[in-house]
Amino acid sequence: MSFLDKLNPPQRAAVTAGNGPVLVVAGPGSGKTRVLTQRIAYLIAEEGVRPWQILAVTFTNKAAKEMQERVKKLLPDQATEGIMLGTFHSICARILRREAEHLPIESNFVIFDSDDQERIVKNVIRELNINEKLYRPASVHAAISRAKNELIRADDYPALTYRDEIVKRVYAEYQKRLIASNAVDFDDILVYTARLLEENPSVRDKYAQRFRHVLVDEFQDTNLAQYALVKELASFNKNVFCVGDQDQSVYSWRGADWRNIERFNQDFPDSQTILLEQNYRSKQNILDVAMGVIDRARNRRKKKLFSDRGEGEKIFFYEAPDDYAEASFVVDSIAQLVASRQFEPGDCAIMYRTNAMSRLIEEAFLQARLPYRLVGAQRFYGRREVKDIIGFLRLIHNPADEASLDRIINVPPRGIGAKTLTTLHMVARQNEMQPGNVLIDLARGDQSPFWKSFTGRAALPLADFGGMLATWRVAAQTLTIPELFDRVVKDLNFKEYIDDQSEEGEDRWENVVELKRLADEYSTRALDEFLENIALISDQDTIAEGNVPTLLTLHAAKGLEFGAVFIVGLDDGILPHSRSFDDPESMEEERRLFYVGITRAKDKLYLIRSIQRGGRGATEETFPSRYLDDVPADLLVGKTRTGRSMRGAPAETKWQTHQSQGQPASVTPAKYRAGTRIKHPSWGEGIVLDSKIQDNDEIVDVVFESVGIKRLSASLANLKII
DNA sequence: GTGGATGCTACCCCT
DNA sequence: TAGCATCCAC
Repeated sequence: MSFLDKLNPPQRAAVTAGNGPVLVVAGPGSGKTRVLTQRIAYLIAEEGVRPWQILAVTFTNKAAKEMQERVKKLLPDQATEGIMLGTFHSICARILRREAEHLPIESNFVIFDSDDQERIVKNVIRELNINEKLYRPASVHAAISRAKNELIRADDYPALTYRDEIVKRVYAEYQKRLIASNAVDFDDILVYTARLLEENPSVRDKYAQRFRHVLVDEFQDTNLAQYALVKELASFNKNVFCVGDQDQSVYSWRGADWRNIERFNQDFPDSQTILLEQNYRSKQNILDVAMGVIDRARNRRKKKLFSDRGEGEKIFFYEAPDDYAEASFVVDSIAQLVASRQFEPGDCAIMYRTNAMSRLIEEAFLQARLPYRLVGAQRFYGRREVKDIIGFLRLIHNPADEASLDRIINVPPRGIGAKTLTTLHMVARQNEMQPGNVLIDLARGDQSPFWKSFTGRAALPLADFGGMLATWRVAAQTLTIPELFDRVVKDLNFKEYIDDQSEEGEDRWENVVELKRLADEYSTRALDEFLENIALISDQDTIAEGNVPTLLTLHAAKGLEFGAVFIVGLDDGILPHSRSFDDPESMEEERRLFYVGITRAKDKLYLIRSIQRGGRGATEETFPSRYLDDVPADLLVGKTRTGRSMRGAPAETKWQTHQSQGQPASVTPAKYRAGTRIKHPSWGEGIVLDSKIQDNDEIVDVVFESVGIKRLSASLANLKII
């Protein structure tokens, strides 16, 4: 096994660990992906394990694909196909379709996304005559989801308060609706599988015996249902190999519980623990900052992060006057990093706490005419026109789908409003039919027994639409997915509907075309596969190829690494987020999130905040993130804050307001004048052409002998006057 | 009963 | 700042 040579001793110990439970505690950049891949290869090559006897849970589908390829590369002469490899959700969905006979749903079930889930909750709340203002659908839905993650059924939901009682009733009805729609939500995918394994010994034994080895990545981010699942799957062979790091646990709001690591130790008392501490990713300065931040976390064993990659540069801190300046600072800095050949554009990443923060940065990139890529599935799949098309396809696939029916029955507007829709649901319920099938039956016109339930004005469009749905369903028997897609778009005159010749209209149509491109890849596959893959797509799965900077949330950055990392929005209220202020546990998680962001950086790290930020409506003053206080000051360079004690009364800001009638206040005096000879670290000598103060920084135009005229930021460019 | 215009309000992170 | 509830004209 030649590939073992390149491993350090604990890595090798993990890869070659014998049978039995293993817990690998893997700090950031410690090579855990490598360990997982090589362990799979090792099991196949050395232990005689067949690929299909291995189950490996990854954090994204993309990671699964990469792992499959890497194993193949390690074992070019062996069969490596058949490893059960994927996210919890995709693996469970596969199991559920196969075992549907044991479930209250059919094997062609659809997956409801968050929108669908909330829509159903809202329908239920309305129909149960519950006060929507008091019991907001989003909050009730969150309570239901929390219960599901803890494997609590509606029947067992503890009704200690009146509010609980309401949630319980909605939960029960919500679940009925899902089943009636032949649908599962994200939580159901895990819960159904966990329960199936717990309650059905023959199914459990089938899988537990098949999987001689179970491997789980990002174990600190598993929830109780996922833990139960792992436990059941490992119940026969007890060969369970979990990799995780509690310092990187950032999904507790989604039900993840790092205490699963403790549960693991209890449930598998003979487990061995292996620590991977050496960091192969980051320069030591970056790790020192990371430790400064994470060491303040409570209830935590201190870990030493060490690297042999050298000390590296100091960490750059910049405090922008406002969020526009923050965005342009990032773009300018990247332009300079690239121009000075320090980094490729693709080495750079910008990370932020909330998705909304990407907007100004995107605008700055657009203004600079520089390309970028944005990580995030919602950006595309959350678009109305995209969801509508998917809704049609889902309804064709499964006419029982209440969420899709409600979504698209009046798209494009065909005169079916709320009232008619309510009547349709009522008629369906009275006749114990699916609304979709009632609709299809109405296509027969007054032959249909349901015809007279509607006024003439409502019945006609219903019949029309029902007819269309019926023909699509017939067509779907023979057409491929792209063909069906085109047919639906054409029958609906969808282009005319969404493309109103405006810029936004063209954008919308472009999104439909993009979705079609995706559908083209499924020309030989089944519709349910297409729908499932779209439903379970993760943010990281959307990372496009290309040598351009990446914009992503701190959460989405988990597991990734970049040469240069810019973390923006380091203000109190953003990171930590204001919604976490009153909960110590959440505050700890915010800290870990910062830690995750820092440890993504290999060589260069920028910590950035903005003194003013456009809130909802007017701009607001901000204070520095409290976590910045934990960054060792001697590791920072750049525009350091004018004092940490200023949190109460920022004198600088007051001073600025006084000056604000005239020119924007300048804090930095101009240092460079036209004609000054300077030296730049990579471009050599040059002469200053012009210089002006902008956003607390000095912008200098310089003509270099080597590269011609360049515009530089004095605070960044490290110019020397000669 | 539907659909467009207007005014309100909430907006974190993700499968 | 955008989605969505509410109001009013057809």
